[in-house]
Amino acid sequence: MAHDPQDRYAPRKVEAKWQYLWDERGTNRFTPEAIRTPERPFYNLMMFPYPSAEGLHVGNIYAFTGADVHGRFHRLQGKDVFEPIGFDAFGIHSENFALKMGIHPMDLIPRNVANFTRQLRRIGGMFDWDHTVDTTQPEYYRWTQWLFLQLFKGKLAERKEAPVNWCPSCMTVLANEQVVGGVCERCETAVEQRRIAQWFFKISDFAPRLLENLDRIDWSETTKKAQENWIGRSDGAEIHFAAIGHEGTRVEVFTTRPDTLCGATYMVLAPEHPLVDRVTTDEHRADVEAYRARAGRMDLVTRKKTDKTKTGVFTGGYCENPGTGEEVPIWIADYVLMEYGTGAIMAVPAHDERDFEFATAFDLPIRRVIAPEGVDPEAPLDEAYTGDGILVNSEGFDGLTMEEGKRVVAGWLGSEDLGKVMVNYRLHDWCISRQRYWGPPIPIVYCEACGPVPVPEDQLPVLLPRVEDFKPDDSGVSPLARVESWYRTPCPDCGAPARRETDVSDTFLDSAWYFLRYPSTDHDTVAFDPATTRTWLPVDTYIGGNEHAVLHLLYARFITMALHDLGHLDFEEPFSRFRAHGLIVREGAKMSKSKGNVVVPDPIIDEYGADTFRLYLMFLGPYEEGGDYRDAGIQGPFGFLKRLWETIVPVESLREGAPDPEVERKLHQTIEQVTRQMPELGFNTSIAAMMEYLNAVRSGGRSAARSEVEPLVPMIAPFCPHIAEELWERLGHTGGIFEGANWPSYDPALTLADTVTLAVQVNGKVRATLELARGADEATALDLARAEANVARHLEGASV
RNA sequence: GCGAAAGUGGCGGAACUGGUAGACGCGCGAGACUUAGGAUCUCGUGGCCCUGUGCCGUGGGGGUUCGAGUCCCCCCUUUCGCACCA
Repeated sequence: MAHDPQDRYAPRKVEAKWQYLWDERGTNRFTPEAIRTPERPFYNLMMFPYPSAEGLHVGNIYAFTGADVHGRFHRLQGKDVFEPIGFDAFGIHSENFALKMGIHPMDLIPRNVANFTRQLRRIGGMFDWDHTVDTTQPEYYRWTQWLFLQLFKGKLAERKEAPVNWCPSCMTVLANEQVVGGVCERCETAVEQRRIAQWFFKISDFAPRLLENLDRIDWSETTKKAQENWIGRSDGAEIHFAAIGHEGTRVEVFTTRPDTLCGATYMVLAPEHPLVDRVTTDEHRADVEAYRARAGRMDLVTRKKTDKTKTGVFTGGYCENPGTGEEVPIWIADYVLMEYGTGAIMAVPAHDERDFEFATAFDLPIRRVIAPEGVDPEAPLDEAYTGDGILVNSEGFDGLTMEEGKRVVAGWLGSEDLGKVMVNYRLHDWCISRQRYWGPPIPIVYCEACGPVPVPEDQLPVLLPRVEDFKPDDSGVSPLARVESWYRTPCPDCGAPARRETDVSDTFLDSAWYFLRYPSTDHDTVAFDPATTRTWLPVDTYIGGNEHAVLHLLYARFITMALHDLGHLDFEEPFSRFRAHGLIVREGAKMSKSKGNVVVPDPIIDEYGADTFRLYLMFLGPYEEGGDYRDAGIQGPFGFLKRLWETIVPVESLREGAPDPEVERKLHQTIEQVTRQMPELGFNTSIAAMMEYLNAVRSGGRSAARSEVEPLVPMIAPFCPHIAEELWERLGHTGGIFEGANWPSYDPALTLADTVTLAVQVNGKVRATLELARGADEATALDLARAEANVARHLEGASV
């Protein structure tokens, strides 16, 4: 192919040119007018990054590129795609790094943000830089504080003292979600138990709706399952056990197995249970106090170790089992947790492994009440029987099946006012207090006379002061508590001297509402403008990592639901569609700094260009499953773009006129396949189809027709926007490929082959193939097949 | 323990409702063009006896079917969530 050798594919040149032009033309930005009046709004959201000092890593780029490809595809189909990006820059991550480097976060974060911005522009994302957020800016966290006040007013925020996870290294309280396998999620230090007064959001009130709504949203199944698990619904009953010798005192237990009521041979209270004092007899008080003290010191983690042998002490007290009328002893043990159910259980050692273990250790009676057909109910058990069976030794309930038993016993308890059907959730309230510096101050003032008083909304933001000594200490309070000039303030209600809340809020609160802010960043008098919000939300597609399946995503749903109930939003689910992308590994191994095997993006973009890098990342494997990054692999996509360029670029040498019929069919098949797969994020297979098509166009060294290659350009554009713009322009189009609906269409009739190939099989083996003209009827086909089969002299089982 | 996903060439991965397994790409082999090339192009590339109209091949074992990577049953392995949650 003769063409100017100077006019080779030069990614750096092409990319610099188009990034400049997009910026110049405002291609990706919505003006304040435009964002009010989109014709076909499409809100394309991706999880905003934490701007680390290291800069963007491949994981970020993979996530953003996939989301960007999705957004650009919809844009080429004529949608008004809003694709914002921002920075989640508050929090322990940033603060710890600032401490390590000895740089104040107020100086460090802007630097990181600038570096991230540069890198994000470089990868060619369709970001609207006029609608960006930085959670550490007062104009953003002002509204985070406003959000707290709305929940406070709605009685969804409360202050209470609670045992919390305390990380002795980060010197702060952690949410349950941030404790992974007993250690701090961030620094992997073992977590301890402490009691501190803190602010909680009542997310557990929303557990039923958070669970039920999952059926109505289009999310990755894995993510929904993770949330379902986390919310943890259990169906059962609450049962009242009257305490012997304490008239009117009853112990309430939650159980999922009311059918085993008559097998409850003892009870166990959590050591912190409020009734422990009352039921404990003088004789046992010393033992009980000693045990409680020990359990109170132990961190929440060790306490939950499954493999730990059971410990506990007898209180001396007894309860009446309402099923049998028998007196059963009350014990305390740390295997019963105060924060789940009622903090008390009826122990059924015959049918619960933990109770069996405890009963065996302390020589408590074990009574079988469920037995499979044909098994002697009195035969001794050597382990808990948790299988199905018939009720036995259960007074009037004998003979019922397990399932009937659950219903009947619960119903009977209800009618006798001894209990009720109950649903329990594992989900705990969300502790949002952090005894740290780098976050939005919680907008509350404590007044001796008025109690906790919310900061009036017109006094927001409560600015985070610049404090040079922002190091956390072991005092259990925030570094802000050392800044008297800041925390001393008059009470907003009575004017008396008062004191600000010195804790800041959890970073997850910042990210629980940022998607509401993006479209409204032009508005500085409201958190989110009602009309704009109605236009753009809920988010059409949200793409992000599954590591946030139960943290961020659940909080964002909760905040949206709460704002809906408080009258601020007219929808209760923020993300109509969520897709989790997969993870990128390198040469089969996880990437980590310590292994020194991280992919550094900048040099790769220098050498091959952002288009090739994007294309390669999307080609690695199914987007929702991730892929294995192999350094040599980038040659494939790079070669493809070079060939694409060389096929098109001397535009004058392209043939005019209709495509070759063979190529035309392949073209329409390719358009069909790619158009079908793109909305489902089938990026790797779409790219493969386009490569296959280009191979067909170039096969035998033939020169391409314009009509053969031109539709390929918009199809490649979501992946490789720069080269696509350049080729589109060279093909004579003005105004940019992303302006207008330039996605190609296909003719289904043209995707079909003229002949159909039939395989003739005899006894499961292919004996012949024959070509049939399209439209030939089945009878003809069968006749032909049988004839072929006969020729092959196999007479049995011939079929098509 | 509970829940979920996945096992296909040397590697990443294709295969829509059951219909010629291995698309696309990497790697590898041969050749061409070159002073040279880790550039470019062409051809080949699951295994086996390499004789064929040949045999075996999608973690293992059964089954349904004219036909199974795909559907059913049992087992094995890996990865990821949750986990003393009553």
